[in-house]
Amino acid sequence: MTRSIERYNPRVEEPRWQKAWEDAKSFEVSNDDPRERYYVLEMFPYPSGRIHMGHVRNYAMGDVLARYKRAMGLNVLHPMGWDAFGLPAENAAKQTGSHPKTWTYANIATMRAQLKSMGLSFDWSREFATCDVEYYQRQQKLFLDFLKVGLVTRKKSKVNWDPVDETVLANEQVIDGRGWRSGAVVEQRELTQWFLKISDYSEDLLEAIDKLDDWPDKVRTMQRNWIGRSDGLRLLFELLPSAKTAATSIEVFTTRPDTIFGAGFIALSPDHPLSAHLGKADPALREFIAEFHRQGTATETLEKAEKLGHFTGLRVKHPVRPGETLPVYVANFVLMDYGTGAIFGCAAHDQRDLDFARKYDLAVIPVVLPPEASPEDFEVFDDAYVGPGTIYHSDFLDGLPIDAAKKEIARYFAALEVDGKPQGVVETNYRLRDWGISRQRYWGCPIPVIHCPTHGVVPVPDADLPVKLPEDVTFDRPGNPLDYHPTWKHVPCPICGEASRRETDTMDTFVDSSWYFARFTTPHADAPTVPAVANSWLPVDQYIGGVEHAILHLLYSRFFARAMHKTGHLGMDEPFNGLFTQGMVVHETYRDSKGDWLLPEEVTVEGMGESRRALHARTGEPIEIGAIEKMSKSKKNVVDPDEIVRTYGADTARWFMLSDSPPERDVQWTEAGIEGASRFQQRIWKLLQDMLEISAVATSGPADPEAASVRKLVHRAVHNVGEEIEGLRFNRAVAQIYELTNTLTKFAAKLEAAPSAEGVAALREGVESLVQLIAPMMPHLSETCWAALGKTGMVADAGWPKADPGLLVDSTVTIAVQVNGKLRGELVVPKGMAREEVEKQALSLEAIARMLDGKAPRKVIIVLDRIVNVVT
RNA sequence: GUGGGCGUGAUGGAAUGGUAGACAUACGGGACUUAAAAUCCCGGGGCUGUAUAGCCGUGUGGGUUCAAGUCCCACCGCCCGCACCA
Repeated sequence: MTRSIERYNPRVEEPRWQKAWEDAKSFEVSNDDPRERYYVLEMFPYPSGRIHMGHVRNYAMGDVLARYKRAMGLNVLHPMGWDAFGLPAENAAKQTGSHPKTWTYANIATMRAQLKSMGLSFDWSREFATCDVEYYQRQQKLFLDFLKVGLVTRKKSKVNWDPVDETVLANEQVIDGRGWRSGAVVEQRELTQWFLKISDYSEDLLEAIDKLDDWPDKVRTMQRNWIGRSDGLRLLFELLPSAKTAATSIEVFTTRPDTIFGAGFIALSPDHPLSAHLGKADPALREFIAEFHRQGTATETLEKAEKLGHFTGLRVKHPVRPGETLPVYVANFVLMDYGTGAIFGCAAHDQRDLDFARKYDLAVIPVVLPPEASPEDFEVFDDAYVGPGTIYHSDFLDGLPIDAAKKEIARYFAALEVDGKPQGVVETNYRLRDWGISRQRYWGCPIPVIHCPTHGVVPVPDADLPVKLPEDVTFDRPGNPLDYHPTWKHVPCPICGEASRRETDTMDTFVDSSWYFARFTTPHADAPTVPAVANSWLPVDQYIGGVEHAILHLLYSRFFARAMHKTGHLGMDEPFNGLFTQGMVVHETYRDSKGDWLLPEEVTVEGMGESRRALHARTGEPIEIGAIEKMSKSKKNVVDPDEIVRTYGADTARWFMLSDSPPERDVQWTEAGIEGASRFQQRIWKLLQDMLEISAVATSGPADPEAASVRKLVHRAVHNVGEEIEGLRFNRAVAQIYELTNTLTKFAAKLEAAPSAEGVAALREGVESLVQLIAPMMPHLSETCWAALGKTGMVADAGWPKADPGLLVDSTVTIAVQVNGKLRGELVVPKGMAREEVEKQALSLEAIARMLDGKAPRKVIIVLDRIVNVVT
């Protein structure tokens, strides 16, 4: 083309279409729409201040799916909101003096504008923030309903205390002994806390994982491990009488009761009540326990902390070796909060027990004989044997495989009694603990109860909801502003009117995000949900977000669905039918000679491969190119989406985020990548202009044999892109579209030289399909092209193009011809050609005949329409 | 330690057990231009100086198969989760 074509200008087009969609309420959905429903949800963001590239990727994926499903004729719910309570707002208040509410809503306004500039097809009429009174008031209602049915408890417990954030953390929020947000080393404190009884559902949450077919295996495995079921035996060991204690037995939990004949010692946790009791009269033991506590929280540094113990002087009767006794130790490797806080040690078949036994010179008695090993030769040295085998050295268990021995010994101990109780009880233990939700913070949902001196804990009556956060608070001292507010907590008891104290704890913000997906179905209802409506949308068909929520958020949400089911707010147990965890956006890091991090725009990168190097954009100073890491402010390897949208447009950013990398894997942000996406946008625009020009000229002409093959390609692309989007393989959908565009571009060039009416018709059809295929990824460009094609209405309201099944099948196929598995030639034959004919043609290929050299093949393998393999 | 994932051109990555490297990026060559940018065309795993010819090639070593990137076994490396859970 010699004429100049005006470039597509996203800066003008994008805001224009965003306004058009908004005016037409294109993405608002009705709960009364009778069509089939589809619920796409991306994990809602915390309003930290600005959108980052991770958000762009996440929402671009969800938007592709939402727009595609809408085009397929479904009634699609695609909402957006804000996970708006949380500590950063309070930290900002401390640092800048702005009120958390002001800060949060200002951030929301900024980020909403950013999201809107991305052209995402959200139903903004359903937007809410979890810090809206209208939302947390319903959350308080849920809490009260949970309380009524016994899903809420209040108990004194040892809690993880974050000394920097001055609040309690759930076990899930402690990572390597440090607070998940502050990174501070977590301390243990005793506090009375509110708990949600997630452990009521341990087994159910575990079992139901099997049915979550549309979840990544990785996440399912992580949840299974987190719930951590183990089956074993609770076992009583009878203590020999001692002046040291009145206790007559010690209770242990074991998953290996089959190794009981190999028992060599008993070990108590330093936190075990008996340990504390014995410590009173034993200064050395007291010191041992104190030392343990000093190390306690710091153990994360000691990868392989040494097994240490202290002999208590107590002994128990060996339960199956009459006349023998076992020593009782307090040992640093025994956890109080799992099982009973006491174990029996079987050194030969547990590495920890073996390490301990070697250190204190305790008995090592092998009782499991590995297959193939002989009783005379088998010995345990430095490695405990934990594999399969046959029980030996074990009297009546001898000769049994492990599982049978477990059953046998359980039966044996069930029939015996110690302290008037069965000596052994089969028991299942879970690692999953109840969810502590109390937070000593201001910016969260107040727990709606009142503490009356007479009536104790009194729930706030439904009629008195919401319990609103006071706005006149200060952040000039540590601790909970609600607690030192002058008036807020002083209220009369709802029952007797006596002066009482309002609960000043607020809820963990993970509570807020555990049911927002349900609230989106009726965001303005008086009750938390309208069950009939919620049930018509839920479970969410496709949930998309980061894998970092694989345990916490997703497990809590699954629990909440069950709890809401039980309290009549929902009709199902599982909130998310399909889950997709997308990869992160990563970028190179740069640092100067002083070790300071630099922003990508402060750096110029030149050369490639070995010679690739970075220079400071201003000073020319050499810059070290560091690791490719998740974009983070601290390492400055960030790219601001606003900047990208301003420079390249939202469509370009979306397209790039969907290209190249499979969505579940990390994608590396590169300048070249975004440039390439931008060029492609212009290529489509130019192709459209070329097509319009050619079709204006070529209204007649000869028949065009190429037209048919172009049409085939177009219909195949329509079919394939749909399939790839359904499967969330956006990178492959993108590749298909590139391929189609390349074909159409070449065809257009050919037509320009040799116009034909038939060819032009095929080209027009191809371009029109292309415009629709790019709509989910580049919706603004698509609308502009659609209008340029003279179509009425918007692509947003148009259906998905339909592939003609007749054009998806080829009449001829290319068959690969191999000799001994190596490609030697090709054969183009009619589809479905008979084997004999295929064989004949294959063998007569020149290259094949030469390889055979006149000899007959030993065998010829033929896969219909696919491949021929000649075996010599 | 334990559970899971992944190793393919310069790079991101394609490939129902059936023609390895689709598509993109970077690069090289050419066209257009006074020039550059932009755009368009061509090339491209390695080796055999030429390639319409051949050999090698998907982390390493074995195996199954007419046929292996794909399945099986062992090993090496990287990433992620959990971690003294009895």
